[in-house]
Amino acid sequence: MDSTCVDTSLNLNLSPSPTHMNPTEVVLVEELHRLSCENKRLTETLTHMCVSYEALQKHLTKLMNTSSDCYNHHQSRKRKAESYENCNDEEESLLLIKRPNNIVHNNNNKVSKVLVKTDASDSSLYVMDGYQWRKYGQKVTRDNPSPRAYFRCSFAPSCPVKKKVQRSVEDPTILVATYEGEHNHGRSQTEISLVSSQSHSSETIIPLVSSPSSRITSSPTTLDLVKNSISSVDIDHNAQKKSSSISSSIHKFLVQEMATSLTSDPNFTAVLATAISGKILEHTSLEKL
DNA sequence: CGGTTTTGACCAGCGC
DNA sequence: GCGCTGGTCAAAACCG
Repeated sequence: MDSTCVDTSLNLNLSPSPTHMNPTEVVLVEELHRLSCENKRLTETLTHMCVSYEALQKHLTKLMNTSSDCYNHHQSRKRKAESYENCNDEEESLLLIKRPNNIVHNNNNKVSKVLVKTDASDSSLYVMDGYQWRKYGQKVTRDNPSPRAYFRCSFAPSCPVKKKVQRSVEDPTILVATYEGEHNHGRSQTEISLVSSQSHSSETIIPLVSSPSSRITSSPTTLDLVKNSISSVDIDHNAQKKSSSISSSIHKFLVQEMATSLTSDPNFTAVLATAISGKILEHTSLEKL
């Protein structure tokens, strides 16, 4: 969002001629002045929110750069990468607080991690992230009693993206999903519509949700339903895409928040109604001429 | 019947 | 070289 992109001016064309006004018109003009001032105040508030948004965006970019540097340091060899996954839960916990959506990216190797809060009774290893996945293996690893599931993206046969899902050692209700590679396709229309139609989740720690415990088979297989609009970011894209995708989602979120706060304001609603009715009356009178 | 899941077997990397 | 481990394969089972 450009900080100056929203023009909230209602352009009420306040040009009364005071000498020819009756008391009713005077009241209306005063009301218009009041609404105009209100409009100005709202514009300033919006500008302030845009500035705050940009500051937050810069802070986010800075944090992402710091974390990716740290991760790259551990990626020299395959096994070492694996040991990093399993031995840095403390660091993961920190990232869980620091990063939006608990997504941990390795920009160079296109590896990202997502932590998903599940119900204690839910023993499935399915993570809903907006893509279709086909499970191709499951293993019990040495340092974690819960099995690790291996998935491939099944939306496109040529898609190289893989996903590993395993429960956290410390908190079995948390699923750790590790994504490798980059999708060479978009989401299906169904998925897009599902994702975009979801409302904000009340989940405070983990924004994503796991699938129901019951097995999900047949087409669409694990059709993933993302519950949180911020979580609809494409977690498997490269650094630039990730950054812009997250920014885009935050953008949408902020716009939605602004819209909500503005429309919930009775004054704003009154201003809007007045402006619209004024325009309609103006249009009607022009048609009569 | 087509697609997915399950699961044991196999392969390759790594440390000793 | 050998054993351990994680990752992948593939046949059978399962499901709508």
